[in-house]
Amino acid sequence: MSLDDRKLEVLRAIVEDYVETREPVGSKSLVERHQLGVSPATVRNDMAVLEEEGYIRQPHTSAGRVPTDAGYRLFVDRLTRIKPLSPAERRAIERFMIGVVDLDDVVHRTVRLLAQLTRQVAVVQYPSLSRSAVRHLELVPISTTRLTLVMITDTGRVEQRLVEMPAPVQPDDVWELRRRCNEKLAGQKLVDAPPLVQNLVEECAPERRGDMACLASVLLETLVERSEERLALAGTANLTRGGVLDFQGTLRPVLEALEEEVILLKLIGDLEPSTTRVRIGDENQIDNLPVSVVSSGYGPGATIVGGLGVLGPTRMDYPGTIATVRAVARYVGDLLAQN
Amino acid sequence: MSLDDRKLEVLRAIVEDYVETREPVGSKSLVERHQLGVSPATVRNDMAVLEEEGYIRQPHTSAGRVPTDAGYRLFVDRLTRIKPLSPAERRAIERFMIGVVDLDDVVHRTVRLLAQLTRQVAVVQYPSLSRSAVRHLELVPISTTRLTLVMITDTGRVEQRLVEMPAPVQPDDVWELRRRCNEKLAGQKLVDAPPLVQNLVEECAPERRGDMACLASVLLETLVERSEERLALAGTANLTRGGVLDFQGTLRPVLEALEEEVILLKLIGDLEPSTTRVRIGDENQIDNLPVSVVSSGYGPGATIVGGLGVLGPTRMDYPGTIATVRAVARYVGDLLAQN
DNA sequence: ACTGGCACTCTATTAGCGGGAGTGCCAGCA
DNA sequence: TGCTGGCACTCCCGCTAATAGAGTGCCAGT
Repeated sequence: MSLDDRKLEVLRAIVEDYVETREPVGSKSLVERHQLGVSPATVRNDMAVLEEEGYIRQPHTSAGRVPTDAGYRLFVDRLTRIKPLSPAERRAIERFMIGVVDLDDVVHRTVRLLAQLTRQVAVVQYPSLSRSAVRHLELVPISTTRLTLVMITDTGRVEQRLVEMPAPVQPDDVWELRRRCNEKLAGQKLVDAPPLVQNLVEECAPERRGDMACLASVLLETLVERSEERLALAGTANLTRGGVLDFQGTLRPVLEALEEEVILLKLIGDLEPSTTRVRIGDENQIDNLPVSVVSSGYGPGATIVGGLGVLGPTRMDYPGTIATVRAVARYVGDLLAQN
Repeated sequence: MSLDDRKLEVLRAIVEDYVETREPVGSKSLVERHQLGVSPATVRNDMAVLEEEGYIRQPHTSAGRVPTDAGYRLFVDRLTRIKPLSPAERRAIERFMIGVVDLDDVVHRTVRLLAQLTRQVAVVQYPSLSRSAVRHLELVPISTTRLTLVMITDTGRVEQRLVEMPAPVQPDDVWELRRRCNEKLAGQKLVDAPPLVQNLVEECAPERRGDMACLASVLLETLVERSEERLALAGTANLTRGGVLDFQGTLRPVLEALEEEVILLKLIGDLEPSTTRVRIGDENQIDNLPVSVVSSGYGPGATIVGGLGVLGPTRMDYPGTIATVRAVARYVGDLLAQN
């Protein structure tokens, strides 16, 4: 048996009420709060069907109904009316971003903004190196055998690494290394860079080959290894909203998960082209925590250079959160494009 | 009436037991668990005095005693037996730090290490710019009117800023600016730099004065404004240890405080020369939260370039925490000195 | 100065007992 | 066929009362 329109309407009403009140919702209060045009008894029948189909459940007999993960999923997929941002929220975004000074600042402000608007935990991935391009490489001698390699990308990000040379190098040599690297790599996407670095070593004069190889290995690390690691986090205090109600005994593991960058990246990551994605409960594949993640890619124009998102209880205001995440992602993208 | 030795011993026993059991401690269990050599009744008399003096209190009549902030203070000041690190902890520190790649890495590892060892919330301040020295300045042209200013310090830290020039500049000009800046500032402490930057503008040829003034203003910002801002945080999940027992309803404000860098800096900051400092409860001057902070400065040799510390419930294992914080601070200092 | 004894206080736990919300089912009605 | 009102049933929640237990303060005795 498929679900007719009214049953879907009932599901929507249940989700909305439950999100608002945090309490299992019964048939009577449902018909009172929504114009369903039918009696509680009828709603009860619909509920029985919805329960059978796995969209809602009862915490115990003779309690109201609560949406299941599947219920939220259906709600998000088919029942969400797009909720436009309030003017106040729009203004908040604008105001939050005036006077940004650098990339770090953008990321930090964004994550706070997200946390504040959604009243949830917010995560922002730093613009990923691998999708951006090298703007400039700099080599700074520290001692005769040590250099600092500084890489600046077109997203304004700066990475530095220490390079230990096998033998002392002269300033002129450093100069030459620097020139060659820039010549070869400046303007290149980071994803495309590794083979070029390889070339760099091969094309090098034999007497400099050792130095260059050494530099190249660090360069490769810089390009790839830590490329997607960095994250900013804010709003953990929001986890305690609603007292112990959400996250019964699970606050602990949630906080732990939030400290694991790897896990966070998995949550925010895997971005499809510029859509906002919602993962509900189990879909997140971490420890069956009752959390949902709303995430989106962002970047200048159509390219995606990083992800951002929001994490909260499965019982969250999906329409509002989705709208906010999407708006912020777009805004940050524009900001990066301007820069 | 002053406190004789046995009363102090009783206080120590109370603190130790309470820290361990998290429950108000009574006279009977005290004499059972410690070799005080007197009867419960005697201990009760001592307790009455300690309570009068404000070192302990009763949550309610006919409950055991709990240390007050003053009690912890006395305990820390006079009763703490220095607890050497266990070999296991020592090894943990060593192991945690092998293979560090850069400053970011050091800070992140340190903060995790601290959180793990103390099972508390850990905070590490990035090496402060103002006490370190300029190693190198780099100017990278982005467009004809835009430069990226990159500053590398001797603690390995890199700061970058965008500089908007009033008029287009030629590569040669950039070159010259760069040369002058490095000549003047390389090797200088950041605290000493601002007046030198001033000189730089004054000594400049008139036709370049505008450019240099513009650069100088950004440079000054970089040197001063955000100099002590950055922090790393770890172990927030540890706040939930002991369930709702510590931090009754106060988990929320604690989490909020942890997100305010300003507050954290106040907690960790104000460092005296290389001692480990303990601030208990109210002494922290934030909202009367029942938290204590154990903090220490760190840096290469005797200089302090940053602070680190640990935050936990006032009921914490002070001797252990103090020892750990001190050891980690020293270790990080050595690491920076090597670099 | 310390100790054992004792009465007292207060908390935390348990059990018992409606009240209430909500359900499922059924018979009746359009 | 689909909706409705009625009704008995179930189970949670909150309230009260009773009890056990831990710990204290005080006092008289050594």
